Amino acid sequence: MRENKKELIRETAIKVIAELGFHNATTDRIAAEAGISVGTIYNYFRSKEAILEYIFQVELDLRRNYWEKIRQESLSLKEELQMLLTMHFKAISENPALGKILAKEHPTPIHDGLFTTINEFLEGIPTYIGILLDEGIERGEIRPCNSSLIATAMFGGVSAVVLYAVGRDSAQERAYVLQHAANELVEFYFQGLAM
Amino acid sequence: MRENKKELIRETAIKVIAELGFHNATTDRIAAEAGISVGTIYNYFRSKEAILEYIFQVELDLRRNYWEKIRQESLSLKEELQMLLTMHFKAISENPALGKILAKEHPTPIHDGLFTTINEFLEGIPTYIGILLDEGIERGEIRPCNSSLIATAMFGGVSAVVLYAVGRDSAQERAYVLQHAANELVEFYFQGLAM
Amino acid sequence: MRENKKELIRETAIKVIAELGFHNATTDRIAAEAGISVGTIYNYFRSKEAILEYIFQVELDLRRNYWEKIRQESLSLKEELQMLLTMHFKAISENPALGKILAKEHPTPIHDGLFTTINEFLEGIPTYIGILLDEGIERGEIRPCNSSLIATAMFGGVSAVVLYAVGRDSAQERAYVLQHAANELVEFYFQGLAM
Amino acid sequence: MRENKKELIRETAIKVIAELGFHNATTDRIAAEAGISVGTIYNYFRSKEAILEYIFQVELDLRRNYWEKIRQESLSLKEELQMLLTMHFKAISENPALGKILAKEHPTPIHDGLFTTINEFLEGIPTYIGILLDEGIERGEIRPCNSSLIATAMFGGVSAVVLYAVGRDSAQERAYVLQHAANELVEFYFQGLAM
DNA sequence: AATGAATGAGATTTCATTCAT
DNA sequence: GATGAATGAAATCTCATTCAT
Repeated sequence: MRENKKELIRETAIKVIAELGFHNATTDRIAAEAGISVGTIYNYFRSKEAILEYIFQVELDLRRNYWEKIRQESLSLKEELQMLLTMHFKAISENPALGKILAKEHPTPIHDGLFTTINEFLEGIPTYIGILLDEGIERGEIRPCNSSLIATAMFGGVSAVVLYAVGRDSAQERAYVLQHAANELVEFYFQGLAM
Repeated sequence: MRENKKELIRETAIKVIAELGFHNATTDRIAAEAGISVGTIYNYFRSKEAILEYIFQVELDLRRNYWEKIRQESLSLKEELQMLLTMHFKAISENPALGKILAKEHPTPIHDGLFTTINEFLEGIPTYIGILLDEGIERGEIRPCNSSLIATAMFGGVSAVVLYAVGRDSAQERAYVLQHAANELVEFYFQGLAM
Repeated sequence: MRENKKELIRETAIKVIAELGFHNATTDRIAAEAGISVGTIYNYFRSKEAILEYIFQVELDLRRNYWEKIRQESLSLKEELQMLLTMHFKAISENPALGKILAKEHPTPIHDGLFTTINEFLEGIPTYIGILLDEGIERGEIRPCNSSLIATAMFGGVSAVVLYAVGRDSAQERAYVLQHAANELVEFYFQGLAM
Repeated sequence: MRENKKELIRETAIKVIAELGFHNATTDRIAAEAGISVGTIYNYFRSKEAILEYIFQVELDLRRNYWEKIRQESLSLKEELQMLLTMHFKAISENPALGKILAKEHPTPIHDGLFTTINEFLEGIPTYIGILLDEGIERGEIRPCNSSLIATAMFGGVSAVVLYAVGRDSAQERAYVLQHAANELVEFYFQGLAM
């Protein structure tokens, strides 16, 4: 029961925030679309910001778990990146609103300790990609490069493609772009890093 | 005189918005840091949003003019991209706050007709890059590819690198990253698109 | 059972209200500290205000009973006042939180019929003291005076001393002040009213 | 102009807070009765609490200035107390609402640094009276006593009398009580402290 | 053209109270 | 009797915008 409500709020917030942006997504609106009252939101979240943080937290955890899983399969760098990207695009494909948020809602924190999970997402993922790249370089799978920079560029490119895809009006086009994007990007990036 | 004030507001707004984010940057704060009064801002801008739009407008114009200039020099695709990127990173290097805004402040519009210039920037530049790519493909300089997608990824990668660079604490590191980023990225992207 | 729960709520509420003030003492907090649920509070009290009223009611009853008892002993005014004060300070000494509430939590009622018991306490006690004073005047034990005014001042003085005492940090100091305060005050007041 | 508005808010807040109590006195209500808008209040005060603090601050300053003035006249303790009380009751007589607030609105602070001025008032005045008493003892004007305790009781007594007076329904009765209270109390207290 | 006090709609958050289980 | 999730009215505070000076 408890988890159902929190989940309901998370899912509704994703829809509303994707549509209106975090700032214009009022708690009243989220509550209304979820069919609950404002007060209920605050039984599950400390603040409006905490909702956004939770949205990122859930996705960050999903990706981290997935990483740990494929990490144990001793794949090549290319295979690893391919799987990560495919997983990511598949998730976005199933929930485009989520993609919009992950790629776009990065509010500037004013007080410290605000939006820490979002920062973990925004910095943690490129850092992880950078580590993979370094390993690939060491194993001779790709040429030496400034791995932080390249990882950052790859992450930013993926986010932009996500926004591009979810911005398509037709669901079909959206799905099509996302389906092919993983391969196209991995090809592009890998050729760019070939020895 | 008129242009001086408007320019003063634009430059101050860049500083304040970069520091606090668009939403937390109040008109009072911008006025205070510019040494003028709120009322004066509204003599030059219709609204707070119009300031952000103007910031993007100025940068969009600068880049469009630059494009038209190098367009007439019949350069190779690689040379063109190299020059575009170098110009962009040089501008950010001289005004990191501006870079933060261009890469991060993309508010979701609620009413139509809001933030149109920002959209022009966010969609126009990838579109232009896509056209360059198509030409490069036609001229046999790069392999065939989904030019819209690749252009989007390139643009997103650049934005992410800009954010990465301006996020460095030391001015030296910032400058260093930006100086080398253009070459590193063009190399990465071009090799990725080689025949 | 029924009385045990009500008593538990009363005692816990005294602690919480003394610490946070009536307004900041939430029903959730009281319930949590009592180890029960909010709903249970409402099985024993009509409202949050009713808890505060009940706290005053209990103390008012205790004092009234005590009065009636010593009333039958035909004591001198001085002895009576001495006993009343000693009894009061002893109670506060045993439960300082209670003292803080009796001396400080006098919420302004908005609707009529709210906090009537608190008013009975705040007005009834000075009135009673005034009657005692009038009797003392009649019996020639003290000089004629504006008994209402003096009774009010005495009551206010006692409340202030209670707050002063319970505000001491160390329990020892608290006890010491309260132990001596009764005599010191009665001496002060009585000399002030001597013929 | 600026001071006029702040003064208007202070005076209106005194009326509204006296009537409803600090907690029930909403900023909306204060603004409405002052004929201004809520926003204006916040141009002059950081928070609702700051209004109450300011009310106490103004009165504290008035009294401190008065003290310093009569301090230089080398009066006897009795004369000093008489003048202090007379001044206080005269002020309350002219603005009964103010008296109610000074004697009653002592909210429990939750965060540190809240309501510091109110505490300065509540603790500073008794402390000052205590100093006067110590001097009187030294000069042989009154008998030795626990000066802190007696000062506290005197202050509390005065506050209670103020509340008693402003609680009278008719303005005449209010004025009458306050006019005679100073003398009656000083007589009472002084006789109580005679050698 | 510049000012900045005033505005007030609107946002977030709290919390006493209810009621189905 | 006990529970505690749900409620939603209400409160504080913010800030883009206006307009008389």
